[in-house]
Amino acid sequence: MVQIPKQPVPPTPAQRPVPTSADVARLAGVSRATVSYVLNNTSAVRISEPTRRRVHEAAKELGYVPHAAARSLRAGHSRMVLMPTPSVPVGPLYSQFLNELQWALGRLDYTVVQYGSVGLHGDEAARAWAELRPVAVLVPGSDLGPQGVAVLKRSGARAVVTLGPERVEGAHALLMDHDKVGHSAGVHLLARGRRRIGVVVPEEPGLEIFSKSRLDGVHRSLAGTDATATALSLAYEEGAAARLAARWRSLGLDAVFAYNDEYAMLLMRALQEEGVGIPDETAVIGADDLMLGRLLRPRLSTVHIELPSGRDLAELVDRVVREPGGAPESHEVLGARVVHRDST
Amino acid sequence: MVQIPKQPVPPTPAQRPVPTSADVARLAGVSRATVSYVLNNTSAVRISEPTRRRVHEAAKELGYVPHAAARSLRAGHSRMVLMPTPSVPVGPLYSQFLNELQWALGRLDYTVVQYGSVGLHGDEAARAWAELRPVAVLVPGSDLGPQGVAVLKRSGARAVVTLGPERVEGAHALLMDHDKVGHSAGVHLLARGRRRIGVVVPEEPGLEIFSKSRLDGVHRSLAGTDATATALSLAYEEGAAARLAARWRSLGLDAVFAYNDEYAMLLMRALQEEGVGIPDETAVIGADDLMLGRLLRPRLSTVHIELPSGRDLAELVDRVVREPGGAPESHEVLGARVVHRDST
DNA sequence: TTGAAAGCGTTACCAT
DNA sequence: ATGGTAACGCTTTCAA
Repeated sequence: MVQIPKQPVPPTPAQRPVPTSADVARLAGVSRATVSYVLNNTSAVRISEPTRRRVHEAAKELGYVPHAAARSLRAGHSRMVLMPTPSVPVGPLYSQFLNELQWALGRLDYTVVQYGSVGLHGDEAARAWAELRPVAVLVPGSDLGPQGVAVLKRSGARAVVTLGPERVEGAHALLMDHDKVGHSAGVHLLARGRRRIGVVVPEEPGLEIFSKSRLDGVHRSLAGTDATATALSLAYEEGAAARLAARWRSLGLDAVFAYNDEYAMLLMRALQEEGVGIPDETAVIGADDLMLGRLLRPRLSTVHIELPSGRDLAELVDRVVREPGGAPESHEVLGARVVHRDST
Repeated sequence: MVQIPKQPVPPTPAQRPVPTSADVARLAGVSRATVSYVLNNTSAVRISEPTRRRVHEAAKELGYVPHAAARSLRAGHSRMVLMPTPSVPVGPLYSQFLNELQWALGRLDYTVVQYGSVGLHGDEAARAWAELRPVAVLVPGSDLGPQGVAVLKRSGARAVVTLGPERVEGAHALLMDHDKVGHSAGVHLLARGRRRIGVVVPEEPGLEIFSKSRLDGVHRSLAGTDATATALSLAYEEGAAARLAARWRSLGLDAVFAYNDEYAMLLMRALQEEGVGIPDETAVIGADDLMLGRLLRPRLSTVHIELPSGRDLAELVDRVVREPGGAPESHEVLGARVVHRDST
């Protein structure tokens, strides 16, 4: 005979509700306040040792973990530093910078959160970030306007720092203008006697912010000379490079700044396949100073890029958070210098 | 005469308190409930059009942004998917996978948050994650034990998914065992008639998880044959590669699996410099199937790695969140196949 | 159609 | 030394 239980077993094993500090208090036989005192080691109040132990044991037994949202709601502030995930896959340089930054902010007792804002743009994204009430926001790229900054500040962000090509009204700025990269490359190529300079512009979406500036930098370095710069659209793909190389001689260029070392490697290989002499016939220079450039033959000249140390940025953030009154600062933090090897 | 204001001006421009829904209600001349109804488009209640407009205008004027923590505190749950930031700088493959995943979860209306847990390890880190009360946690690597899983689940996480080499009790697992990568390489080299196989093991910290498995995979592929595998410790640096190459012939190897394409490029260049013939004298195979392998000469054989699509993982997460009862699933999701080019 | 009030988990103030 | 209580900002049920 089939037994029908009076209280049918719930389909899922009735996942217990998440334990709260009240549960801990109940189990330890004390008040919620005492629990809070004990678990936060509040020095203003002295709790007897036996009580402390009972509380700790109860907490452990229940697997109690405090609720961050409730805590910061009560506290009126948090130590969350929000960093929107950059939409573009970034290279090893920038990754390392971000890692260092996270580490440094962690040392200063901030919690770093990378927020993946998919599909949101500009001020809409800023609103989404503001909902989290971060104490500071670090925005890579150029996807934040003055409106967005205002929204963030009004919702309690004490530091808003942009990492990008240009200042944004109201925000602190770490200016990383890639113009300098192109400029360095252009100056170098000029000094090597080159006059007809190609500039690779990646077709991959998302890279425009960088490629545009790098191209502009080359143009700037050529101003007042008889040299010319020619933009060369190129997809990161062997076939595209081969096609570009095939019409290379018809372009009449004697040098090329290849956006970065990876595109340089791609193009250089295609040019060599085509029999174009490097550096005699065409000089090639990359950027980012990746390991691979040293391993190519001829060794690849490149523009070495210096990013600020993560520690410095962390200190800036911390300072601004503690002293939010000051006027927004702008720092030029991108250094570029040519590493001359054999390809130019 | 100097006027002393009765109410001295505060030093900092008195950053106004963050506007709350109560402020909006006051300005619009309605109750907080009405504000909530209007701003959330609650369909159960009908609010007159003029009121709606007043509320919207008030909200806009104040720059009101709802407080996510307060909201989810009240709601008792959030749609936050937490992903601890991998401690190791990951390559382009994994980055793309993560991007895709973020996008797909975003489509399903989850908020993806990458949490930088610096210095925290194991169950301690799990506690920190649990404080955020995420609805799901995706943990890359192998830094989570059964205890940690239990903590997360007890604090409300409905899905805990590990992305790593082995299962963890209680959690769903996307098994990505790099053993297969080494195995594929070993099988390939064997088939090419090689018997004395070197295996590069990067000295860089954090890569052990992968390098160990890849080495094990080679060993496994060689079991029952007369071939041998020799681990070769190597730092990602030209000098180290040169030193290894200098003693290459004394090692008596006829093939090398170089951990990945980048180490392969480094070593291959050093070997070529030393006059070691590739592939005749020594076959070289990398892994990850990066673009650079195609551009090397000889073209680099490699192990192409297939990761799961971000969409698939997102769907798994969503399914588990909605139906948390089920037993933890394990999926082998790492595919490895050799791409044979000219270096082997 | 709108408003009052309770409650989410915490902590700080004020009594006891 | 310990406990009651209010308040953080928001949503939702119930009542008017």
